[in-house]
Amino acid sequence: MNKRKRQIIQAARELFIKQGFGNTSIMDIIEAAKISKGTFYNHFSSKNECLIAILEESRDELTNARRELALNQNPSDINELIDQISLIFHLSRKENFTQMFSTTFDSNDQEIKEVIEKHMIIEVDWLANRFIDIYGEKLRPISFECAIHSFAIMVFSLHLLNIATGSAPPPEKVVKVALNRIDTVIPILLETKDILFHEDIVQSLKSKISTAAVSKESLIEQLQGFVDQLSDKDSDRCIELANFLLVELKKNDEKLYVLESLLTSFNHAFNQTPHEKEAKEIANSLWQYLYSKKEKFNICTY
Amino acid sequence: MNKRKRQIIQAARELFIKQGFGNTSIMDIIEAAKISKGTFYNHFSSKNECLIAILEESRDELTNARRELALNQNPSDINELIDQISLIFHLSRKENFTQMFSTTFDSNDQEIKEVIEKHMIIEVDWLANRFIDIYGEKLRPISFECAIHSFAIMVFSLHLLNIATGSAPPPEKVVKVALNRIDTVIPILLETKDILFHEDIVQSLKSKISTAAVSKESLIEQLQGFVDQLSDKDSDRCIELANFLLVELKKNDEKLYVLESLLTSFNHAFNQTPHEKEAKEIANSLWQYLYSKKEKFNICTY
DNA sequence: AACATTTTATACTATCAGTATAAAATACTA
DNA sequence: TAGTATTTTATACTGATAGTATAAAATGTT
Repeated sequence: MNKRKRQIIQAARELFIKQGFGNTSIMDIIEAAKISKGTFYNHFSSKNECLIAILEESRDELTNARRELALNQNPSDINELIDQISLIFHLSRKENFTQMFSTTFDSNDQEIKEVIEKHMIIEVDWLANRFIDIYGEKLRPISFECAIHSFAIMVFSLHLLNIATGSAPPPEKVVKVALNRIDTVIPILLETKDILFHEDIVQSLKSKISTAAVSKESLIEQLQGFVDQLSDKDSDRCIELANFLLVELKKNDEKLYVLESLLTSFNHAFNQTPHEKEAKEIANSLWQYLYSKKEKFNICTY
Repeated sequence: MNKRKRQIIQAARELFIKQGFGNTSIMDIIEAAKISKGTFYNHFSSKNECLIAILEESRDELTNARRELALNQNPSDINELIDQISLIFHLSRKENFTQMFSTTFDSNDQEIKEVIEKHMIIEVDWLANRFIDIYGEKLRPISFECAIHSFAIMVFSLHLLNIATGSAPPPEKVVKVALNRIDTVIPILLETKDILFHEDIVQSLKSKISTAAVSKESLIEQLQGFVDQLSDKDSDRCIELANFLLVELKKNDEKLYVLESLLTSFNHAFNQTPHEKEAKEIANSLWQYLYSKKEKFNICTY
């Protein structure tokens, strides 16, 4: 991530949080970021694109935070799930971006609308997988249904509690209640199959967020290229971690849990360095690779 | 409702549906309505105010349609409730106003945001009362909880089905599933009281939509004034209905069911007349008066 | 017919998104 | 270090739009 770009995103983010997206003009951002108009348009083609970058960043933050929570935890522990879910509401409050996760934010802008829809599907898909972690494979056919119902209850309840009390309530309690509802309903759903989100609908939703599967070869290639460009300027910590990942990955019997454990350190090591963005991309690919082996090795969804 | 104003609202409504609120400029509305800029600002101080007028109108349409469905029906019939609920989704689709009923539509505009929040509370409050119609008084303490959960599931599910299939699914099926979920959960809720929306929270929400109670005296006064201004120009039907309502209302033992039955006719009679708006206001007051006697007389919530 | 109102046509201000460009600053490289 | 490439800056411009102002014309009322 470019230094300038980060500077702009930082300023824009603060302004959006403080005064809202619609009430922030590009000129406001430019002044706050202390850059010229040309520079802004050098990095973003519009205010929308800037917002989308912020949203993507938030999503990455969320994903990383959840993965860290999951480390060395039991994926079927309901309390861990409560904390993981709550993160999105803590984040969206911090960001003042209720719209980011809203059901039906009706942006004027098709572009933004689609990005937000995508984020919502990602969230629901994640939750569906976590439900399978907890309730087991038998839940798979109704996992999306459960995820959508519980997420709906959470978002709505938090929103209405917010309106009622004038301040944002702690999400944990709300999440817990929503999960209790789902817990009550699951036996009946399994029995009656009275659901809306059948296989075909779920596939259709997933297709909108599908990312190409990460092959081991491409991952090694990507990491090799990354390691090669590291120089003496980079810290020993960075170099050591990157090299270790590469060597481990090249083995035929790579240790998945070891790789998983090192991912967070690897991610953090490159913060604030010129390689930050690429490091995060690699971490993401690697995590997706590990995830694709999940069924065999029972690694937690996040 | 003024003729001009109606003309503007009509044009604006069509444009908003066709190309969205944000993509419609005031000049577009002016051209479509074939009026001048001055006239527009003569009736609305901004595009927002125009949107709010349309939203209010939609809400009135919805309320009227639901009341008509309720006439001569058993309030505890679940199928009637399904149809009544579905109306809002049919309407919001027709209007292309998903945001109208969205959870967290984050408008740039505080004004619009509050109107939408108000409409949402009205909807949830209505649904809570209908649940009491169906499940009985024992449900009252958890009626809001049930309403919020089921409405959340409906809105979310419809939205995601819409994304998945690319076209709006019939709401009835979705409504039915959501009501089934609530039906499953109610016994546990009654038993454990594990709810988020307790008395105080519900009161706080209701306070945001509270309308002053309608007294019989003020109602008679309002109706008397209305009748007095009717002239030969108005149809016999109009005059007869208005007078009958007035006479009946003045009795000490006014017949509530008779009044209720006549309300719809009264409402329709003044359509397209200069008195339309006032007639609708009176009908609304009268209905609220009847509703305030509901407990005693068991008139359906709508 | 006289008066009051609403509507129209038109011009104006102000804000904002986005484009264009030349000069200055910075980074890269041989 | 000198020279080249790039990024950034300052500035001016276009075009769209919200909203204001106003005088004349149309319409309604009594």
